[in-house]
Amino acid sequence: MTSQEVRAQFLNFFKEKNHKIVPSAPMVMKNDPTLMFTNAGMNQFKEFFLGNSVPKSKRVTDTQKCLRVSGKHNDLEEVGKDTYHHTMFEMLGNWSFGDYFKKEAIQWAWELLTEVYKIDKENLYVSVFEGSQDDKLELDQEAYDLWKEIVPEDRIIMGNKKDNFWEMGDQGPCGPCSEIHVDLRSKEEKAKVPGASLVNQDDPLVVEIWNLVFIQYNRKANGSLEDLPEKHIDTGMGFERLCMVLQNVKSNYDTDVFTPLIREIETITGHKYGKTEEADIAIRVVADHVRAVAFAIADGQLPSNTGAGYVIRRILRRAIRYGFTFLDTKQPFIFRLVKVLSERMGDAFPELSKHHQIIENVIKEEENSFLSTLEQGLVLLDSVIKSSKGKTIDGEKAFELYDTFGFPIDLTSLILEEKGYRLDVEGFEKALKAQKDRSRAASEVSKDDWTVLQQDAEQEFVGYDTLEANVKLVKYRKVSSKKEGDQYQLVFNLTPFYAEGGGQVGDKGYLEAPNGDVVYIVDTKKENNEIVHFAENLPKEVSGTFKAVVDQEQRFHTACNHTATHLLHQALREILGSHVEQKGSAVHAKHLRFDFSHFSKLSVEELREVENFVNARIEGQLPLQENRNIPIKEAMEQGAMALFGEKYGDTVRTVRFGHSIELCGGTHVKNTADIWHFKIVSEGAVAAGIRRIEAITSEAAKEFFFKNNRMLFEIKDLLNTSQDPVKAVASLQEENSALKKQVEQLLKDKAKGLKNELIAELKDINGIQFLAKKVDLDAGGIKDLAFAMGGQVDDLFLLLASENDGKAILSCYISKDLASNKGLNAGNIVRELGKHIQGGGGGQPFFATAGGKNPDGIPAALANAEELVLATT
RNA sequence: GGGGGAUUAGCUCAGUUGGCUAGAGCGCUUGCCUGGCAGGCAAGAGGCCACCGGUUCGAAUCCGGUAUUCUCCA
Repeated sequence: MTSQEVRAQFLNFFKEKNHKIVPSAPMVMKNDPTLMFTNAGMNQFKEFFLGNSVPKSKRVTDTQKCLRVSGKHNDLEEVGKDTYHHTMFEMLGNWSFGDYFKKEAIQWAWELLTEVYKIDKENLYVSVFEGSQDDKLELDQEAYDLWKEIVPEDRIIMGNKKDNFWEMGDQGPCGPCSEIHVDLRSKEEKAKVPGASLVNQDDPLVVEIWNLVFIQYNRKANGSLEDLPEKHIDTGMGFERLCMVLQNVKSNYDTDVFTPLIREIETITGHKYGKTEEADIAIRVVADHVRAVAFAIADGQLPSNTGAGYVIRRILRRAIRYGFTFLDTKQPFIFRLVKVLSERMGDAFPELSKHHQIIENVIKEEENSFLSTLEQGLVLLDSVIKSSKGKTIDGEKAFELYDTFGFPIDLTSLILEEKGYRLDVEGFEKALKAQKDRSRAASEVSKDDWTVLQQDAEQEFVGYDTLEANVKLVKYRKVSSKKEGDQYQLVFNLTPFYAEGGGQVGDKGYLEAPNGDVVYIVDTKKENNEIVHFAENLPKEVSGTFKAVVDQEQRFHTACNHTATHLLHQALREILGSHVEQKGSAVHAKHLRFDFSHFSKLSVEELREVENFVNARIEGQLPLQENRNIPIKEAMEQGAMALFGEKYGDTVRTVRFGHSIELCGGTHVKNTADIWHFKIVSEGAVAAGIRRIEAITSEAAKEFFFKNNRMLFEIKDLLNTSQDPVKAVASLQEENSALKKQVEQLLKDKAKGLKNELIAELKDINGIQFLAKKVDLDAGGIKDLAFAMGGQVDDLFLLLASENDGKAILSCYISKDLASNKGLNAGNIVRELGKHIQGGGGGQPFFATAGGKNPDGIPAALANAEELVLATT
């Protein structure tokens, strides 16, 4: 059975049980600040479990792309070492939102596995939650009894809280679960050791394939549990593992999900899979990671140095590192796997084949840059080794290499080992922990429980039509972080505040209580489909009706920028071509940023054309035409642009200005004329094949033009010309450099004259060519002069003084031979003579300078110099 | 969001405790030599040492800030 068939049969099975098939949500989370990536099938349904929204269908089934790089069983550094862990994987699931519960979940799971997939019942084990004293929970008798009807009791295993109690996080919905495990070992081994004893023991051939979660509790902030009003089913079956079972192989990597990738890696690197342990691990790492990274990029997440982008970068770099070390790839090669990947999975996940060119470019670029980081690191490591005293390399040094220069610690340790050195691992771990603690402390957030004032199933957003509304507080909680201090999160029954989303910033504003008290709303964000308002403090009286008022100015400027973003998107597609796709946007009140796919730098003419295109539509006074509730299919037929990596519902909102139609939830101007003007302020690259435009509109554009204009007038004023200031500046620059050369020449001539003059004045004191004199030069000129004379006269002793801005300078030059023969030291001499001018100084034995604030002391210093020379001879 | 680095000639980079008249290699220009494969020799041009401020007699070097960039952590 091919993997495609496995996937299709799963979905079909549940479709026949009245489940609605829904598409996979994007792997990269956009609207949940608590999570960077989709890490389980249930993520996209979280709002239903929390009761924030009501699902359209109570039974749903899907396959979900997931990414896990941390957690108890998913340490990134472990992936590849065994044959069954992955960063990215697909999770097949069926769901009940307050509909069927344990009975159906258990029966259907069994039916699918044994009758559709025809897995031998003899190989299956199931587990049941044994209860937990901590939580005062008993054995999950209900599940046990249900299983007992299907499987012999010796195949039902008791599981502890760690394995059989599932939680979403520290807080929130949770419940006991039943896992289904399959024993893939040979007959002989089964006879030796019973399978039941190997369940959950990390045996690669006795593995969990399906987890049925019975969500029935809510965990509160203080750790206690309460019953949920509605009970839910959440199941997840690892797709890759299921394929392994059904394709009768011993490793996920031997299924047709991975073999095409592995064959391609073999072809490119010349290393055969299955020859050596080291190369095998490396091949698995590369095969797994390229999948994760490619899907993430397809979902719009580029590698970067912060947040989710950094996780992607780390995954990709780990693959590069393994290739570099164990597959001898010193050139980019991972990008070459994208083709195979998109051929294999493009049908199930069309975003992959659609974006394969960009994915290739980005990966290649990232490979190149990391390979040069590695090269640089090798040089640095070499110098660390050379400068180390013993045979142990300091952990802090290694950490510096890692932290500052990005050189991987495992490479450091490997190279050291080869060269017979030892790495101080403890020192490294200590430094790493210190850095982690620092980061964690800086971003620590603690959340109280919600205080619920009234029940309200779904809150309404009224902000498209009004900026003011009378609202009631539904619930609130305190949130503390180091950076923001104490803040309060408020949820209303309805709100005019737009929550951050679709690239647009959240609204600011205030809340007015009946007694006139005002609470400022500093930001608005969406969490699990709930609009959360952030306030610095809590209203004194939380019940009653508040007047919620959005900051009109910020909203207006943001709307101008958002509408301009749509027009810009349209302009780029018209002018550059339809390969242009939005890769990200940030709409603020003061400016907008738009990232899009394009292969080359925009020329000045293209930028001008884009600006003109947008401004023509602003001048065209196009009215906003919105449709708040239109079936997505219909919207697409009208040509609305949807963004990849966004999750859309069945019905969507479309925003139209002229020929620009986009699926968008943001706030817009009523008419493009409101924008006044659109001005691009910068254009540049953010990644291979991705460009970024930053632009301004309305007030910001006015301000921009005003400032520039004023500056131009000031420049004209200064230049005393009303004509072409560019020409004037150019000719000034030309003149300036000519004058500079002239001055330089004159100074040289003057110095030459002065030099000859001074040479004539030299006095022979016991073979020393001596001169102490005040000259009219600055410190640099004196230096030049002294060295010029030194080049011409041997046994020279010069003390030159000058006066500048009321300050005195003394410089002493002594020919090198003279200085060493007679033990003279210019530094000491100027320090001594500096006393006359109330100053100090120093330098080298043959040339030194001192400065002081008393020019009147110069004659005394000059006289003193002669005495000094007489004394030393 | 929190750290750590980097920024010096067209490019790749040296530059020690503040003082070496700011350097090397490659590239460039010019001349000479040369049956060569990165030709050889010689001469030369090319620097606001990222920017702004401070400390100091003196700052590429020390301190603070800004910008750009790399990197690690969350």
